[in-house]
Amino acid sequence: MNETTASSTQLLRQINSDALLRFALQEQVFTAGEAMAVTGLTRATVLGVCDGLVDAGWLEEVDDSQAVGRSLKGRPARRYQLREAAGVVVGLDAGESYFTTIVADLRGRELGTRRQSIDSHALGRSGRGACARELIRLTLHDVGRTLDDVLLTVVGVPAPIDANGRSPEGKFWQLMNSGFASHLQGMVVVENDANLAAVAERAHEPSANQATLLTGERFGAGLIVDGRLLRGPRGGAGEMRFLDTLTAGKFVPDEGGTDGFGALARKWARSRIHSYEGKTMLRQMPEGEIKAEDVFQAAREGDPFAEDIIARLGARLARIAVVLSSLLDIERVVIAGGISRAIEPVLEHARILLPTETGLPLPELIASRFGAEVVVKGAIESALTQIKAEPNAFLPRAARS
Amino acid sequence: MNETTASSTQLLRQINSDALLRFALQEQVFTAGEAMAVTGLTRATVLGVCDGLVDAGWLEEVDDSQAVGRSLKGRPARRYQLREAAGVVVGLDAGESYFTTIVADLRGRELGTRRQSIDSHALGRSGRGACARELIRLTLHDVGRTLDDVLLTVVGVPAPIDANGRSPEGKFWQLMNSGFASHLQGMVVVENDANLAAVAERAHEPSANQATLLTGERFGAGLIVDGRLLRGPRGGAGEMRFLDTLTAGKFVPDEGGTDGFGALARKWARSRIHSYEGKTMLRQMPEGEIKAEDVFQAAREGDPFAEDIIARLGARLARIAVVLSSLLDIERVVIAGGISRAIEPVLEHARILLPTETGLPLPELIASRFGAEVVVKGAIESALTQIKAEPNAFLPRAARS
DNA sequence: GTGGATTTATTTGGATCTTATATTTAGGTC
DNA sequence: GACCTAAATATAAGATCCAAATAAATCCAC
Repeated sequence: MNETTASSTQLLRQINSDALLRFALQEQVFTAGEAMAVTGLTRATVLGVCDGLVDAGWLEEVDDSQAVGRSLKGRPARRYQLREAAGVVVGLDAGESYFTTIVADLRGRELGTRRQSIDSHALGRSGRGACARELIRLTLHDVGRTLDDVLLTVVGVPAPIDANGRSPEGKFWQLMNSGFASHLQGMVVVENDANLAAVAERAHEPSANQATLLTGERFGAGLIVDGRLLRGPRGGAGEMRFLDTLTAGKFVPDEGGTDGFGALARKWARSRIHSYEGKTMLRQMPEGEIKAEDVFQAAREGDPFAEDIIARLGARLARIAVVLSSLLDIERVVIAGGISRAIEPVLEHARILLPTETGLPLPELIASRFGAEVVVKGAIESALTQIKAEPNAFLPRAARS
Repeated sequence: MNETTASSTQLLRQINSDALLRFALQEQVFTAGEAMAVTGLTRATVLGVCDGLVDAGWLEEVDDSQAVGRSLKGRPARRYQLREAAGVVVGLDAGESYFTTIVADLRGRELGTRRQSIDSHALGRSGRGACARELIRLTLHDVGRTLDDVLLTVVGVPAPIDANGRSPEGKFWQLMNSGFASHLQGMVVVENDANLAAVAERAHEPSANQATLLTGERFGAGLIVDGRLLRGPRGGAGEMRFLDTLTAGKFVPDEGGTDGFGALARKWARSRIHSYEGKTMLRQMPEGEIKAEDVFQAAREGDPFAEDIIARLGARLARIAVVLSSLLDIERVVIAGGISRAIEPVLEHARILLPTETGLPLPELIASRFGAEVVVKGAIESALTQIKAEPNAFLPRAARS
């Protein structure tokens, strides 16, 4: 397959080829002249490298019949573009209760997507793996591709992931990180879901220092500092179990530490509605059926009980923001996940609570625009980033016919 | 001086030259054969590159009259070593009340060191700059070098430093970050002192994730995550002002946030000795003269009042350790600076307080072995790291005669 | 000492890749 | 069709590395 170590003589070609391919991954179509400007190489060299990339199946020359808007003097330039059939990337959000896939081309355009509810605990590890394989196969089929077309699959799971794709011990984590590499074809990268959300946010709004909180049912944070994603030797960067520990003023095994805002809103509502003395519309429904959405909805309608819960979430968020801002110089805190659509009132509360008198720069608190698709979009983005980082480590599908 | 962008043809030579130079910076003496094994290049190539490095003034061939312990068969290998006169690096700890310098050779051997008390507030910015220049000149003179021999000077200051070496607004920070680049000769890099301490600790005990707390008078932390130093766009990574904010349960402008353990021990002792009801030997001295060392000393002798302060420091440290461990997957927390010699009792208290029942991995709490010299040692280490990262960006002093 | 044996240095030729400089080519314009 | 222009191609030259052959330096056995 790929030569492990190219001879030193060919290293230069490799470097130039990578650079050109990186450029190609960004542009729609490009001419040798444009590539020359970017890479600093000679025309002859660029064309030579392009030849190689066409041979390898990465690029194709585009017939310039529709040379629209080109400068009309001189010999027309040959134009290249990424070969459509070179391959696709697959993103999979392998959550606890649903899977979401996206198949995208190498320029990041979404070709197809699917979503499916699953029961992880019934399926077990191998069941999750098989289910993932089937859902990906279906999505590929939707868009007329096969598993062989996939250059890289990135899977997001709700578990800490270390640099080798492994998770710490723990039944839930081992279930979530279901050994996808053995079930899926080709190159597979497993990543923490909140980290992928952070990658999606970074792509959408580049900022060197931002935290993305994935905080629906469970709580996870993806930290990007100095433009890089933090991981930690056990994949534990971004855990926030310290929160209750600290605020309690003493070290208690926390309860809410792993709960996301959605879960907290529900739990707080159910457990406090008895002792609450005022009026609240939430009393109209059976206690066991109150959901997070009901709380947010009630708050929007001015229900004081619900508003109190919103305020508590805001206070919690403000504490997190203060810690992140102070300790890591975080500039933006993004709330992501399905809950982001309803989170604005919480953000407003939190913004009020941020301490202004300390002279410190305040972090921006915003809601993600990706909704429930953050993780899978981040998976696509992550796949593309990895391919761009080392294009020649991936073999394009179906070299020249 | 240094060509900005080498022609692409010469890039390969540059890469190989860098790799070889990196190797040379680690070894005492080396033969072409050893370099071949490391770089994977041919003998002819290695010798060619070595020729170039000798010409450039980086290497010198060592006469093998004392070929001790070499394999005794065959033609003796030519042996090279880093040229002693190629240059030195300078580290400067530019603290608030004293300066410390070290001059080291390119292999990190300490050649000379000086230390001087200063009054920063009397000197002002330019006074600090001039003082630094003079102290460095003297230290170089001690070891028979001149300012021209310096390849790189790294300066540690007690202020946040962004990627461009600048500090945020603030009288104290601007005073500390005194514009050293304009006062010193050659290439100068300014860095936060705690960050340099962290670099020193990483060099001493490599660990991908560790925090180094510089906590004598002021408080600062250097965070190393995934092997890299965290900085932040404003250089604010590692600030810990959130501590009191959080523990107070509400957002109050903190008081102790910027105080180190030394300062806290002193302040707490002075402010609480009145209300303390038991016996304590610290009452024997005037309240305004109690120093941190006195508190630590009294605690060692079993004084309950002092022990209580130690315990409070331990609780504080434990909280910090829990946050760092949880949020950044930090494995080791190192207490560095002059105070590290006396800090062990605090560490013992803190270790007891770390929550064991959560199933989380506990961070190791240890005292630095570098004492008051961490920062300046880290400066040297940082300088060498930078030179190793891009050797050819530095011109060796005095090419071949 | 002299002649292997051994290891390294040096030389030589060839291959790859890049650059620089013509020369040709493909379009448009007049 | 002559002319213009910018790009493609062709050619020569330079840089670098590798592989193989040759030369050198040292030890050791005799």
